[in-house]
Amino acid sequence: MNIFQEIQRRGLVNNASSGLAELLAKNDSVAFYAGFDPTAPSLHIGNLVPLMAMRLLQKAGHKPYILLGGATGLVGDPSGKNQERPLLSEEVVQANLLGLRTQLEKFLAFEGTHAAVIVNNAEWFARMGYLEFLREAGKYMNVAYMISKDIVKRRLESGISYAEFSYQLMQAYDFWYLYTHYNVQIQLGGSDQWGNITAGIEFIHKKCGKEVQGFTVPLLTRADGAKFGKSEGDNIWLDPAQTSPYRFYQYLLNTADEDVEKLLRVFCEEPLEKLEEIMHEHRQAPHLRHAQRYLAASLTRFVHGEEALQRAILASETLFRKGSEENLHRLRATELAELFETLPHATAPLSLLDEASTVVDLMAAFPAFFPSKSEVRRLIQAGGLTVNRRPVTDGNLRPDRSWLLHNRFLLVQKGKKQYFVLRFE
RNA sequence: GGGGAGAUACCAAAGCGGUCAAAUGGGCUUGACUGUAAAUCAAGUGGCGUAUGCCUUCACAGGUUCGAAUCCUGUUCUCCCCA
Repeated sequence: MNIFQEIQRRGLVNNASSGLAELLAKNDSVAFYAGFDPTAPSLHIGNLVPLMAMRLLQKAGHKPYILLGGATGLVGDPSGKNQERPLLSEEVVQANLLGLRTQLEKFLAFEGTHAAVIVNNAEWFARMGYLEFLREAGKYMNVAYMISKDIVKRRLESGISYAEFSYQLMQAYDFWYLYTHYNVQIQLGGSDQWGNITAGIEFIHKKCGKEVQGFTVPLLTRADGAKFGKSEGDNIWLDPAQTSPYRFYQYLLNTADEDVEKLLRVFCEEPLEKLEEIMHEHRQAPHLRHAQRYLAASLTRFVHGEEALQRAILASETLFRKGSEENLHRLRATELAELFETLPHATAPLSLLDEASTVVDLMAAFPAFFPSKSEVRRLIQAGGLTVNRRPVTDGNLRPDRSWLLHNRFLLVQKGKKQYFVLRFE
């Protein structure tokens, strides 16, 4: 099986230019690239999809370039947006750039014969004047062609600024720049990048008369219709400060049976036969979630490391498998401290506990977890509030220090899956 | 430039003087069932020490009225048709 078939069979190819398979088949080492715009301080789990494709290509001997959009990030890509986006300030872009760079460095090999290289398109755009851009880039693109792109067409009614309209030309120029300076012959990106990628192919064809290739990875969706990687409207970030490794692990562990095979193929680099075995075992006893556990462990380890994974597993086991009230009281102080670090938590003075006249008041003192007293009361009425594993049935109960585990901790549970640890001191 | 329609809670969408904290659907939260699933069913979904109670909400600012999401005036924004 060649590399193109491999990435195809893993479900990593959504759209590909016609000469891609041949280019990869006939060359031992081709340089390729994907761009990442610094629109957020962290990558999210969805960004991992093109990165997985890049890893596979690199392992097969091809050379990856990562393009950071220090310049394009200042303009804003209209792809996949139905509204003009607000301009990001240079400071924000700079800060984001730094965050992305450190994250990206974890995911590809930067040493060896096919070492990955990071470039920033600010390098060439910053020193280029407007006239030069018009003459060197603008002259080779036809407006009719640019307007006919889906992304642009869709936006013509609702409005698209000249800046965002120009984005595809900038990206096309990037591709050309990497092609002429580093012999980069393939561009890949998310499925919304197809228009920009083909613009680059067209551009290079016109300017150099050469043929280059491109492909897109699919946008992963879930069986329930939601975008993969979104939870309650928020992205699952790779930055542990924004999405804790525990939450990251839990998100993947909760993957629906219908989706898990697809995700295994995308995110786990084991041979496909091995993944087939995992699925086979999973189907024998789906309730054990063998496949989900494998996926969650593999990806959490990949992104956050072995230690963070073990913490996430330990917390998950403690809470969901051995989560009886007795077991909770058997936990040692160090184990509780560990849970505190792993789960969403808050610290408050003991006086808060002493002065709270009801459970409702105490909970409402933590607005990050409980936005209002009404909400707490509602939750209690529905039987959904649990403190230290014991359901709270009366919201007017007065809490006291005897509730604390190891004189410090309170494990609060909202529904079945949402845990918070409160620490009093 | 001319004519018309509209702006209601997270979204869609009823309501057109009191019975409106505002129908209905989706979403979301919780419960039951379960595999920390799916499907299904049930409850909840502005705030408040829980109340035939009070407070803040129906684009914004004023006004009429005992009483306004509903009527009037102005402002802002959106959509449609004609030129």
